[in-house]
Amino acid sequence: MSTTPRRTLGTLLRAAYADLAEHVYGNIAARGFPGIRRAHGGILRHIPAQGARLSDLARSAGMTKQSMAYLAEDLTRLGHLESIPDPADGRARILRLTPSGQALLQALTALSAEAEAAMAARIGPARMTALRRALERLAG
Amino acid sequence: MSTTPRRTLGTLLRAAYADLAEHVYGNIAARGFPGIRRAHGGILRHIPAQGARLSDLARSAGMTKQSMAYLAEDLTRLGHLESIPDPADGRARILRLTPSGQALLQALTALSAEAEAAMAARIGPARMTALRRALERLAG
DNA sequence: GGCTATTCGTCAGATCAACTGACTAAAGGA
DNA sequence: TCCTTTAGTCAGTTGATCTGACGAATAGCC
Repeated sequence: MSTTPRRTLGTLLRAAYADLAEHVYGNIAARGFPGIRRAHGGILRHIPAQGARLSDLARSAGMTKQSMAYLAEDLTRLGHLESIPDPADGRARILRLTPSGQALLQALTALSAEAEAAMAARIGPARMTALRRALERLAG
Repeated sequence: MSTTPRRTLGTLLRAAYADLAEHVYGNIAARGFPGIRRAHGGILRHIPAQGARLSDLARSAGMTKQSMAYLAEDLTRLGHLESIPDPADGRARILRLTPSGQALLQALTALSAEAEAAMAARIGPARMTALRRALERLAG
């Protein structure tokens, strides 16, 4: 017996991610940031302190300018991003986190850390460390 | 220095999954199964040999009947699924893999194993085993 | 047997997160 | 100056989900 169903690695990774994301995005509204969806979180982490241009953000997040504009528009409307004209380039706007956006990013990071801690509690810290190490090695 | 950027676990999991899925679904057409997208793969694994009803598949895959119907329709059109009326319940249809669907499932499993092997080669078999163990423990 | 509640699958429509293609305006290089 | 590239926008499409409403069949109860 025990030909453990041998779930594919993809299935396992997906499930773990879904679990984590559920914790983060299922609780972010309750922490004072309504309207934040999964796709928003990813882009916030790509915005450096000095701000960045839409095209650069799109490139660094691996998506099209149009997709980035669509997400950035939400965050701007919610007050977490502001865009100022680039003094050095009349075509470009610089996108930058507002104080509210910084607080949001902090809240997301905290929720993520919580979720990670909950996982560590379930599987034990040693396995958690091994998990993180392996994933970091994979990501290069 | 070296306050390693501390990517969130979510980011790491997502990246690993994307990598894997890219290998599987980026190559499945070349193996003779055109038109297969990510969402299709997931549902194939939920179909038992004797077949199952749409509602049961939806439940086991954690999605609505409507979403399952949408995906199942694609697979039926491509010849990988067939639906026969349930003799025991006039409302229901039984969905079942065709031989082509079984071959598709096999091809997906093979690609997944390949991708996993490629990852193991990158990070070493010990880390790979640790990764799998941790994820399996998480999935329960 | 007959009523009622539940379940099965479908229809219609909405949302979100991406995409491609076509475009204007500005910048930069020869 | 002219040509090419780049920044961002507009319009439209696709994929994968969702909700709500529905007709038909089944199942439970009296």
